[in-house]
This record gives sequence, structure tokens and C-alpha cells, in this order.
Amino acid sequence: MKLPIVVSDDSKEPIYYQIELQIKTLIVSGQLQAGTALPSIRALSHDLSCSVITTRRAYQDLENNGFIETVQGKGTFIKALESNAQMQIREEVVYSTFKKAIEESKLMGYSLKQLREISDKVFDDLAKGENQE
Amino acid sequence: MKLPIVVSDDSKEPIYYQIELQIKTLIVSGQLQAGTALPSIRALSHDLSCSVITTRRAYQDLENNGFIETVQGKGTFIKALESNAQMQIREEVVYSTFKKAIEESKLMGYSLKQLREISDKVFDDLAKGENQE
DNA sequence: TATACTGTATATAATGATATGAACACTATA
DNA sequence: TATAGTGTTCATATCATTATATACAGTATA
Repeated sequence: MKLPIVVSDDSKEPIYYQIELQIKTLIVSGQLQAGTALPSIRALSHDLSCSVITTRRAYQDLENNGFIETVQGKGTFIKALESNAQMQIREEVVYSTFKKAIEESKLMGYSLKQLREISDKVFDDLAKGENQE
Repeated sequence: MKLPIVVSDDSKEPIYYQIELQIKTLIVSGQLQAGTALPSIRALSHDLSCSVITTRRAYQDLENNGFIETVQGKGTFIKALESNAQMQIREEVVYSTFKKAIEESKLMGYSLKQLREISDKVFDDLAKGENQE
């Protein structure tokens, strides 16, 4: 299976991270079903003209977040999204992402109430953008 | 004026960033009033046992965020928080901090609605923590 | 104007993140 | 069991960030 992935050397985001985000998106949008085998790290690195280490790093990060599963000698496979343990890992990641954003913003001189207003505005703006599509 | 600042070499946060956050906190909490002169970059670097470049970097970042003002030959001074231009810069920084957090979290497979719930939970938890103090 | 303070700029070292190739270990199967 | 496919580990190179010392430039004042 050949993945519709494109990476850019010019991007400020590291290559392994670009790969991660695109595979995540494919899984979350349902284009990659549970059980599907991903291309081998060698095949993918060949397609993207990067090192095996780079694709490996991307796969490893995705595994740590519960999106995929690697089995030595066999390959790498999409994991089912339903597993409670994985959903919990993911929710914890999101929770601490928000927590960090809020705590850092508090240092800019805003109260929690003010920050909530700004946060609501961002959500509203993003929702507006989604509806327009 | 001697600032109540402590930096740790063991921290994973860079020293210049530790200095930034602590000065920000002092300003935002009202312990450093507008017009107050900060210690010179040399005096501060001596107190913290770090290089002049490091304190300079912290001051420069704070200036870019509108918290302080430096005048060559004279020194560095706390800026008034009321200026509209500075408040706007600061709000933009907070806005994009949140936006980035939300967009990255969306890639974890959550809808905006779900993310809003998680975000609300974080705000509630933080508010609870503040009230307990 | 000499001096002793300010901040500024340049060149450089040290560290950590990113990316690499080559050798290693496991699995399936001809 | 030989081979060709998987993932894994190790040593290393490259690059950006962090941190440094030193020389430079502006300001106040004795």
C-alpha cells in the first residue's frame, strides 16, 4: 500500500513530524482502517527520499500515542481506535496540551476568565471556518 | 533593585526563558510597576551567574512582547500595561497559542465539540485549584 | 573630557535535536 | 535452512539553539 504522503525539506517542521501528522490524519479520517499494514519503514523512506531512521521515528511516535502497532519482523499496523487505554492516552495528551497553553498564557497577564473568552473566540472562529467549507 | 529571581541549570527550560517567565510574573502581578528600572544586564547576569548575553536575550524577548523597554546607555524599564498596541500584541500571542493547541489536538481525532469539552474541563480544574489557595 | 555606568554587535563554543548508514535480530516462506 | 522481507540498534554527521567572552557604542556625571 502506497500512502498519499508528501514531505517538504523546506518546511520548518522536521520530516518525521510531517510524516506523523499526515498518517494521523489518514487514520482519524478513516482512510486507513484498523489492521491495515503500513508500508515498511524502508519502502516509505525510499518513496520519501529520506532515511529509514526518519520513518522509523515517525512510526515510533505514532505507536507511543496508540495509533499504530509495530511487530518486529512482521511490520506495522493500524490499531483499532476503540481501545480504552489508547483513548485515555490520547485524551491525556490533549488535556496537557491545553493546560500548558493556558498556564503559559496566564503569564501574559490574563485571568482565567479572560482566557476562557479568548479560547471561546478561537473555537468559534474555527467552527465558522469548518462550516464554510 | 534586586529581583527575586532563581534559575536552575538542571531545568530543561533554557535560562533566558526562566528569566523571562519570572519577570513577566513580577510585572503582571504588580510587583514591578511601570517606569521601574530593571537591573542592568550585567548586574543581573552577575547575580544569576550567567552570561550577559543570556540576560540580554531575556530582556529582548520581553521587549518584543511589549513588557519592557530598553534604552541604550540608560537602562531597561517596565512599560505601562495599558497601551493598546501592547495589549493587542499580547492578545494575538495568546490567540495563536490556543489556535495552535486546538489544531494540533484535532489531529488526535477529536471534533471541535469534543475538544471544547476537554478545554472546559481544564479551565474548571485550574479554577478549582486557584480557589483552594 | 575622563570615567563609569548603560545597552549592542560579533565571533565562537557547547549542547541537543534531527537525520543518516550500516550492522543486527526477528519472521515468513520457498 | 536459505533467503528476503520485516523492525531494531549503534555510531556518526549535520544543523539549530543556547550560552559564552570580548570588543563596540551610547549616556550621565564628576
